[in-house]
Amino acid sequence: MNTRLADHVREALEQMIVTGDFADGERLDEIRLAERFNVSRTPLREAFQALAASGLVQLLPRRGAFVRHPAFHEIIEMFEVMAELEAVCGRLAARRVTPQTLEQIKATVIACECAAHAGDSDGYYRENEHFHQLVYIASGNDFLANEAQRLHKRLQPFRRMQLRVRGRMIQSLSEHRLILTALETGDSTTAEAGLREHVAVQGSKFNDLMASYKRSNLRAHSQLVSMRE
Amino acid sequence: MNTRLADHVREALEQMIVTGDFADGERLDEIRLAERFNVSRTPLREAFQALAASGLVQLLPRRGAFVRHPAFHEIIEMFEVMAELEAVCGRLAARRVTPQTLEQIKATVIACECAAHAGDSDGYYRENEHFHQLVYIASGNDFLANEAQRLHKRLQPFRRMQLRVRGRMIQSLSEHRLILTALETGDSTTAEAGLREHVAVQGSKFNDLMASYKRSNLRAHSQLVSMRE
DNA sequence: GTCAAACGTTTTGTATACAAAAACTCATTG
DNA sequence: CAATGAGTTTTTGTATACAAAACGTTTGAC
Repeated sequence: MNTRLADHVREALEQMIVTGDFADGERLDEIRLAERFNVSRTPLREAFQALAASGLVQLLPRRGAFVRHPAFHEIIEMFEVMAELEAVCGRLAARRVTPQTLEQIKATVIACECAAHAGDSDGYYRENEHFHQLVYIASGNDFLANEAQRLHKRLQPFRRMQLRVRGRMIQSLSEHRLILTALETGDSTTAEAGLREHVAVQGSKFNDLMASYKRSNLRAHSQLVSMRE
Repeated sequence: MNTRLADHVREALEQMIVTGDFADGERLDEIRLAERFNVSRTPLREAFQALAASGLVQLLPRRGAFVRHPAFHEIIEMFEVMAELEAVCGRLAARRVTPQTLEQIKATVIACECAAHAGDSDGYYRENEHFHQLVYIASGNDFLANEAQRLHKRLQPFRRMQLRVRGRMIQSLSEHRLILTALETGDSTTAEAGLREHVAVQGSKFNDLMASYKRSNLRAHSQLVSMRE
């Protein structure tokens, strides 16, 4: 827990942006937001900078902060990069994973199975997050693990929806098992391909979902938001 | 050219950090730096945040900003990720590169050849940068291109030194030609492997250089700095 | 009616003021 | 002599003040 106002504001704004409280391109009014959060402009501007660094807002000099919802094709591009990053993690992990980490990964797969059986979607989601994070760490490259985690987090709102697609949880689970086996046997090729596909299919599912909502030419996120209920 | 003081300060500090004006772990004194740059603490703190976002300083709450020189093994890890990112760029570029971009890439290879013949190390460096940037763009994935460019920039100070190794320029050049041919013929496998090796060898060269300077157990960057003259 | 220039308003970027947390000093105690 | 703690200093985080840039609006020229 952090005592800095700037961090609280950043988190709150991040949440608001991701959940679609602002339209794409909308300007974030320092003064109004400041009085809304009961803080001065200083921590707000700090939050703006942090959000700009992670790509959620665009900071134009002497103009202000504008929320930047990724366009549909940008999300697809991010999924493509995510697939490649995870593929690399898998390839390296097959060679470098430690017995302890392998045990932990196996535990998350089992936990995923339990959650799937119980129909516990939230539980599955949580264990799935854990599974991927462990694969990043298993790569033995901390820098890579950090980068992967960063992009993973950025794609979170777009990944979340595709898990709700019919049958996706079962399919995802069998992919996890395939990857686990590859890691256990040190089969780097299969681990690489398995993870690339596992993530790429998420991008495809997202693509499919979007395609079925393409009545308007709104940007992807607005569509996502309108889907929430 | 930007009129914001914060940006000038960030650039100046960035330069100072990578050229080794600060020791690893050294605290950046807001007040002293402020009067040194003739600005108030506000733009300085903005600069700190930006530098923290790109990993050059660590920001500890209620403690201050501390410069963070990557340890040797972290640099090796970054080179490993860079190699994989460029490999992906190459694989995608072999399939997606446009005729215009291909022409531009060919032009940089020729310019590199000229510079190498003339013994123009700076010219070679410049055209080499251009070559890689074009490959990123040729991937057809702007997000990937941005990420690659970001890491490329971060590795710049460590890449620069290995180009001075005897014979490296000629070797680098022939690698460029191999990659160019692969892109021209749409050979994604060769383009991928070529770029991975091309970057990995940079990491190895860096590794070699460091190994020969391992008398002390100083962190890598301090060693790099002491090598400058 | 359209364009442009002058004026007033809003908003950003920077400086400064201030409160609270951390660091430091140094005397005191076990 | 080490450890502890009160009191002081330093430093960070936040609020506020202010100058200058961007924006909007009205007025005037064509």
